[in-house]
Amino acid sequence: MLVDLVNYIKVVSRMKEKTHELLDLLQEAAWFFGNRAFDGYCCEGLSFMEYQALVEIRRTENSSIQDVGKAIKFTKSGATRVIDRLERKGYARRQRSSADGRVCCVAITSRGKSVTSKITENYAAYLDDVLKDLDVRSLEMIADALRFLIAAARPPKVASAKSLPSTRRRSFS
Amino acid sequence: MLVDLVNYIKVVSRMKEKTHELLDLLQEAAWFFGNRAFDGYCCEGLSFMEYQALVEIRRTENSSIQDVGKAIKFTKSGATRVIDRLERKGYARRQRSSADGRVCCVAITSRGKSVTSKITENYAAYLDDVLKDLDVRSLEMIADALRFLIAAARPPKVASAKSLPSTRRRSFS
DNA sequence: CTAGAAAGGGTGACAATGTCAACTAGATTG
DNA sequence: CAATCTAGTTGACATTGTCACCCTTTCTAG
Repeated sequence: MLVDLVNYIKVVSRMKEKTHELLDLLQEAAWFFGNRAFDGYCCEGLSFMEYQALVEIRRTENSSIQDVGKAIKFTKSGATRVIDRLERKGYARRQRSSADGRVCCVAITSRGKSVTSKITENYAAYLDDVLKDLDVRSLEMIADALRFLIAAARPPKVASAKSLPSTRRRSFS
Repeated sequence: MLVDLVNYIKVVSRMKEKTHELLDLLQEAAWFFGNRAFDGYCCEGLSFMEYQALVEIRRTENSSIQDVGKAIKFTKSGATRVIDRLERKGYARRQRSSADGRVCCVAITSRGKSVTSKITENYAAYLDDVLKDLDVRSLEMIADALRFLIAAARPPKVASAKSLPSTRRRSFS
């Protein structure tokens, strides 16, 4: 039926509109709260990606270099380089795995812990300032919304490659 | 009263906890939907910041180079460089302002328009895929939440410097 | 048991990117 | 009209992350 077709088109174009609205909102929110909020450099001479790596190292005590690399979407040589820098700065430490002589277990140092805490505190202060006028109900709602988003986007939906098409950047072997 | 103090401390630590929860959620969401979702490179040989610049150029037809630079938080020489690249790639065009011989009005070309559209479509497809299992109510809720966040973070709250402390990167003159 | 493949990690060369400092040229102001 | 301001550009540079290739350790098939 023609009517069905027209309705279908209406529905589709309505959805498209909705997607685009969400898209704009997400982009802008990510701009304000994502890495750009760090101005490219966080503090204590850590770049944003170095910070991310350090957080991952802290989260999973004793992960291999490649694990860290995967978490921040670097090639393995890129991962080597970040760890190099973190180690040189005294925030992380390599140590050969006793179980497998090839892998390097990366561990965070106490200085590393304190620097991640410091950066997190900075960010929390920024957040508090930005969100100070919102009431608890709104904050609750925002947290719920973010949880929905994250649950939807999280890899556990693996099996299907769930990232944007990319012209460069190969992933791991 | 001691009880008041204890309550005060309770409230404060509760808020702190909440802020940290939101912080984690925001960071993770920004990770999934922000620039990193582009894998560093979007397509047609545009980096994420080049894409941002192009979007800004498209949004404000005829802005100066520094305007674009401010929008993406670059120094003016950085802005010059991005525009250089966009022009070389055929996505934007400089033209001296007739009103003021110093300023360069940057305009988007038709190829520029089509490339931004293409990238946006890619992103929309990604979003559709990720959010396909969410119902309309949830999507509505998410959009509302994002609007709250953006309204809170948007500069119009100017006057007070509202960005994270940064050890590097000076802003404009 | 051993040869060869596989896997973790590291390195040199390189390209991309964005900064600073200094410069040019057009606009403004006393 | 001289001094100053402002927009934009450029050279030199530091940072960053990639690729291609290498070494070393582990695994596996015959």
